[in-house]
Amino acid sequence: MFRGDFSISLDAKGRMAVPSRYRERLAEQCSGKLVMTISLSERCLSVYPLPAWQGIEAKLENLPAFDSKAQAISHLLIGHATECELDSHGRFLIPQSLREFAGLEKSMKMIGQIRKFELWAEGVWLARRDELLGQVSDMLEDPSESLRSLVL
Amino acid sequence: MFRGDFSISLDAKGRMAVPSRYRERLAEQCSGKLVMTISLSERCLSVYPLPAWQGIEAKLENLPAFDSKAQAISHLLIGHATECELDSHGRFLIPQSLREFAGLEKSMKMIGQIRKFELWAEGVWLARRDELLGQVSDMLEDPSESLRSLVL
DNA sequence: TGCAATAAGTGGGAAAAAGTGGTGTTTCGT
DNA sequence: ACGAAACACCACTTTTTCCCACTTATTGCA
Repeated sequence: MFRGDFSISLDAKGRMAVPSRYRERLAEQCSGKLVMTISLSERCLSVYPLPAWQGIEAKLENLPAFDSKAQAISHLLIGHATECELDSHGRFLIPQSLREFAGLEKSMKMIGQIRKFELWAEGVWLARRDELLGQVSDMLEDPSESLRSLVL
Repeated sequence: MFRGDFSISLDAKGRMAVPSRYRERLAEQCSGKLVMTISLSERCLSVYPLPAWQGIEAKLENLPAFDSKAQAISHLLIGHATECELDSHGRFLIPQSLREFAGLEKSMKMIGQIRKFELWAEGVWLARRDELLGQVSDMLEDPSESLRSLVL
């Protein structure tokens, strides 16, 4: 569903425009309703079409109640999940608290990840990408079992 | 039902306004009647729509009478449970003793947790959130059984 | 290759809604 | 009977939302 990276800008009111290639699909799939929450491992936001999010939420609710780590995950994800709707120009508003969490300013990156997409402050993304590239080149020297089957 | 985080302010009289997106739903679901009590694991308050709370109360009453730990939980929850009602502007009053318990001052956070929402002093929440994020990122390296099924 | 037409993206203003604060009255407990 | 807290009401301020207009980018065609 979502692929690739896009340079997106945030306007003074905290709105961003979804790239036009996704608008039609989002309209069909979820009437333009999205859910945005924090990422647990990175300083970025994850955005899901509403139905996809509902699936995740259902799983989170069924995590064992006495597994405190599982509960921490559920608490953080649900506690930051905000529903947003595209406006008539295909834009939506990113709530202030989430903007602050990810350090979002005018120039951002949208990174497609199939079921969801991520929103990063541009500088944060570029730095993180270089870090990942570094890790990966080490790893290719000595690939794990599951990687050996990967033909690129 | 409840999701996401909201910055809420407490006025001089200890009142807070429920975010407008929840007002209509609360009016239908419980005629604006809520029950607020302490959280057992955190320094925050838990707020339930009245019918949801009644379900919990029923379960608490059926806990075995000679299980002293179960009785302690029931004693604490029921002993702090306070019914409140939204006023004409969608606000309600947080009783002083509960405000003190959670250390609530002017700036607070409301954190949605599906069936209930939580009220935190803003600083307490931000600190706690960072703590949880730290715990979680360690855990993602080596996920427990129940977490493996979770694809985010 | 350049021009025109259309679509996408951006910014801003005004109306409406939400949020905040205060005053005076009532209720409750002591 | 008194004081403190709670409640209902009213008025003002801020924020949000909706809509319009302009600029920039893309596409199609000559």
